[in-house]
Amino acid sequence: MSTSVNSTSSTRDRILGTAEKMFAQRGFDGASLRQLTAAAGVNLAAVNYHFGSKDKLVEEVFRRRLDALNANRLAALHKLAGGEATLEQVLAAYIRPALELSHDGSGALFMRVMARAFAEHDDTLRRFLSENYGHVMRQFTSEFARLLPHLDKPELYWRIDLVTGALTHAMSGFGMIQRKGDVSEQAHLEQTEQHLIRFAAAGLSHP
Amino acid sequence: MSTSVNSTSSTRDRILGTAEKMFAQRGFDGASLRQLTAAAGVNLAAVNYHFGSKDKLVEEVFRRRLDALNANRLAALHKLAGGEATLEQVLAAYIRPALELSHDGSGALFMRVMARAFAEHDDTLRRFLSENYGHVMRQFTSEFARLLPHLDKPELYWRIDLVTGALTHAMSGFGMIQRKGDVSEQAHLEQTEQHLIRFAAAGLSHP
DNA sequence: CGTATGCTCAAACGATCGTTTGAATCGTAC
DNA sequence: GTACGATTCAAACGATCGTTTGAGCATACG
Repeated sequence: MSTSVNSTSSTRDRILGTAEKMFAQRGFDGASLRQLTAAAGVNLAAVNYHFGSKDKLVEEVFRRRLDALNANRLAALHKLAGGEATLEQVLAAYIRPALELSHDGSGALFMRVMARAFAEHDDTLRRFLSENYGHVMRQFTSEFARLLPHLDKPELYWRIDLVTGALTHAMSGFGMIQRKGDVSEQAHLEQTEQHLIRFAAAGLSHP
Repeated sequence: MSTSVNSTSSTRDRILGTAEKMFAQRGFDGASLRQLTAAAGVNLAAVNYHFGSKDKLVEEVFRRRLDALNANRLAALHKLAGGEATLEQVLAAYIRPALELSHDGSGALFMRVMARAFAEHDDTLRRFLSENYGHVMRQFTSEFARLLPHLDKPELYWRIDLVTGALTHAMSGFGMIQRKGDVSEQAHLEQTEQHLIRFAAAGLSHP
């Protein structure tokens, strides 16, 4: 069922999976280690044994997903013809990996966790994200600057910030992204991708 | 100074003002009633005496700001020439009151509180917002539908959702909206308004 | 067989939480 | 001045939090 966790996986992995789910549902403070370990079917002390503290567990939840997500984004960006990629292609390189992640159930929960982290404005977490994944955002930003030469720096940052807000909001949302019964997973994924890319392109490049 | 609260105001008002500030900084769970009442200079029991519970206090923090904000939005919408307003005008009616609110210090903190509430996906709070202020969003949505007849319903909702995310993100953000030293308050307000309106208009109406 | 190592467990630690209580204090009308 | 409702106060309540402890169990290696 949906609330249980595969009992064949390791204690460490069961904690990580359950933590992602409960952080998405109740927030970092709202999800207690007692609820979390009970739902995961492990002992309370196992969190501090395997991760050191609750804060380190939060970091590890992020690291596990973001390592893969940002690697996929960079790979997609570098696969584009250098210096000749279109705005839509660069946006696809940024958006597609996140959509694929939010496509399966557990990944979608992670996008909620990300949205929470954005809203919390927690300095420790922001520094962690900036230090570990800031270079990805920097590469995409320089691509946007190349593709939108009519925008000065403040204007470009403004628009990127607004687009980031829209995407975060959308991918953490309830049902907007959910697929109707009569389209295939693959078709729905591509429809959603086109929605987001066209919206982002319009917001970034309007005169 | 910035952390104190006007000691001439009533106990009830000092609690409300301090609650808004601390909810924005540390979240609803993160801000304890002991920290809150200490910062407000009132007794711990005063919260339960004046508001009944912490949850009721949260509701009151929202109600105080949203009553005024949504009344201003509706007033601005109804002031427009019925059936002939442009997309930019309708967007201004929606965005301008929020910008004016986030313009003074305490109102800006409230926008952070709103962004937190969005991210938390708390059902109780969502129902409260929908029941008390849903009619405002419905009126704006029908105006958008009139102005964007080439969009079917799902497409329109998609775009409104994305715009909402962008605006919430932007108005709760750190410094993007902060004014530079060499422009007047009024000029900065209008510049920011134009940024947001043009972005939203482009995202809503692109082909 | 003995023992070292990695892991799990129940139990407890001190701290902090939202809420309640009952007495003390204030302001006002009689 | 006195009585009374409204408000403030210090103190305590039970619950829950993250973390730590030390014993117990398993598996692998000599």
